[in-house]
Amino acid sequence: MTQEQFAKYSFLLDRTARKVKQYAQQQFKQGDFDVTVDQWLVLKNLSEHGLLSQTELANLVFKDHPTLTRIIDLLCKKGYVERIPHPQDRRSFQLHLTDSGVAKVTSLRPKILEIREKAWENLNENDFDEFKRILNTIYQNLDGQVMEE
Amino acid sequence: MTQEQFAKYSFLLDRTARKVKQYAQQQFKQGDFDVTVDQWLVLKNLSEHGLLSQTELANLVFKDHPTLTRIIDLLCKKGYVERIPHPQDRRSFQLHLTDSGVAKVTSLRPKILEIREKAWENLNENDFDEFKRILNTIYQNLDGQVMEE
DNA sequence: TACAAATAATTAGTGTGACAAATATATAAA
DNA sequence: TTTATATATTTGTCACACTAATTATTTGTA
Repeated sequence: MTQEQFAKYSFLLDRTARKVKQYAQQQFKQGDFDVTVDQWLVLKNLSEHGLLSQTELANLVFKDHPTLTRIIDLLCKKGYVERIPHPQDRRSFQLHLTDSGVAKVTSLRPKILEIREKAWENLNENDFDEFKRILNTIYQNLDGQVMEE
Repeated sequence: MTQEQFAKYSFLLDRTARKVKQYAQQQFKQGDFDVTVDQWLVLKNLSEHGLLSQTELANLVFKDHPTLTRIIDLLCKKGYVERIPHPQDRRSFQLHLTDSGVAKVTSLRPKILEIREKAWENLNENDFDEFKRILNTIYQNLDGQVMEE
């Protein structure tokens, strides 16, 4: 196989990742979910991990700080999240899901799991494991850090 | 496997695609390539397919028209591409690589192939084929269209 | 204590992505 | 021929990614 054909992975990866996000976003819009795909990722992690600082959350969702700041801004504006001053460290906030945010996560979770399934038609569990392994290997190769599962 | 674990593919896919682009972009910057990763994709396709309209190019690189318009704007500003009025159709342009654009592609191509290889350490040709198959299947599942290749 | 270095979060600037709407031109149908 | 429809490209708006720089605060060290 030539270097040339080999290098196509970056194109296919980018194209598929965009398609996955675009498909989900369309479904989100059609169902009037009132959040974007990335906002959902943040809400989901907040609901699973309780009070987090923005730095802790950034490490969970693998987004950089400026991006996260803006996503949090939008979620606060929508009333799903609150920034609570950290009691010991005045530089920091603790992020808190409001009641409205908790209700949003509860109502969206099953719908989103269903949307995510569509991508795996014609693929099996073994494909999923292989896919995960290859994605994680690529990530590690370019990151130079050890990854948790 | 639970639906929950299964749905993680979207996170891993997005994270890896961003890492791949980020890694390449850093190398581009370090080497003073004077183009972004997406601008390179456009230059590369122009060099391989000669005169194209923006619509033809958009279909090749799987970007939408507004995005492509802006990338072309930047490449024109940098002097690598020209918009030539289409002789028969006054709505349309033929995109043309300038001498400077051709030189850019020639000098960058081998460097970029080398950068792209880094991702595939610890992976073999069979992994590549599996990866391609799964990515394309996911794409098709969400796109509803038939794909070439 | 005082001062330097590290950390948490934000702001600013540029590029890209998706979607909707607008503009100009071409083609097909009445 | 007139009108309707389709096509090529652009513009506008919002969201996200990355970089660099900034502000406020905390921690480490002399």
